[in-house]
Amino acid sequence: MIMPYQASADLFKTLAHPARLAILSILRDGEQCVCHMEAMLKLRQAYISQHLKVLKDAEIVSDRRDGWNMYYHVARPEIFEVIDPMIVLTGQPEGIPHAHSRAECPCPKCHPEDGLIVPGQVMLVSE
Amino acid sequence: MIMPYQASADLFKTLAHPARLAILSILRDGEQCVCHMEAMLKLRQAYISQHLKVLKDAEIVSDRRDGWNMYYHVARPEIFEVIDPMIVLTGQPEGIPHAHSRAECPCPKCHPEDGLIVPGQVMLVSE
DNA sequence: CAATAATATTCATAATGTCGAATATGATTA
DNA sequence: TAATCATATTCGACATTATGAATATTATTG
Repeated sequence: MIMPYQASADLFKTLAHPARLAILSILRDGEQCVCHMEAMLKLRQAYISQHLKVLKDAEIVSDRRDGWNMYYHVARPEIFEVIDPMIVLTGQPEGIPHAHSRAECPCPKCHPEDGLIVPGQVMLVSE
Repeated sequence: MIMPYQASADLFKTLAHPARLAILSILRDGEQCVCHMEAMLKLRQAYISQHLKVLKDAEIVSDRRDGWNMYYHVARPEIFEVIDPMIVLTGQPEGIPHAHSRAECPCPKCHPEDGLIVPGQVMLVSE
């Protein structure tokens, strides 16, 4: 009588952590690398990786390697049909501030070739 | 950066148990007493009470006493806007069987005055 | 008020989740 | 191939949750 709800309960458990909800919020608009999340959330890299593993094991996100960076994206966008009503229910502001500016984020996606030299950045050098 | 999601994460945690999802499913169509849930879910009474307390502390359900029975109902029906998409996402059958028949349920709501004598039943005795 | 019915609470233990620190891995560059 | 960068994994202490058993509580009946 309870068993049919096990899968839902498990997935709810996956969502039951503020860091994981914040990560999913970042991935909502498309894939991002881990260093981007690190800059936006101001959390340690290893900590973010741990939560990404939980999300990946639950098959909510997938990853893709590109050189040094791992890019994560939402594999089941339907998850937002669960998350969004919850955010409404708990009365949080629609646009949760990400406290993010390109200047703070060292990831290549945020620093294409704008002349800013950042560790790890791939640059096009004209002689 | 993570804090704004604390409330949502907490409420997800409340939903992250199959027994609590099963209880909410029973309460979906209106209030029910604890003994009714006991009969439907085939779980120990004390166990159900513990989960009801979690739901009550989260203000998802409320209770009302009527004589010997405590009747619980959903205080925030919006919670189903969170639960339903999750059940769709995890691919469970729409109508989850409750394995319930009036014969099995001793609660007064299931045994109005149909002549069946059940412990605890309130009866109208004509002389 | 004693007995009883329905429900709640407390307690103990096992299981699980959190999170920091340290370390490991894989791709890339020099 | 050694150094480096981005990321992942492992380990351990600690906190929280799950769950059964026992007991307490509250309303009702006689």
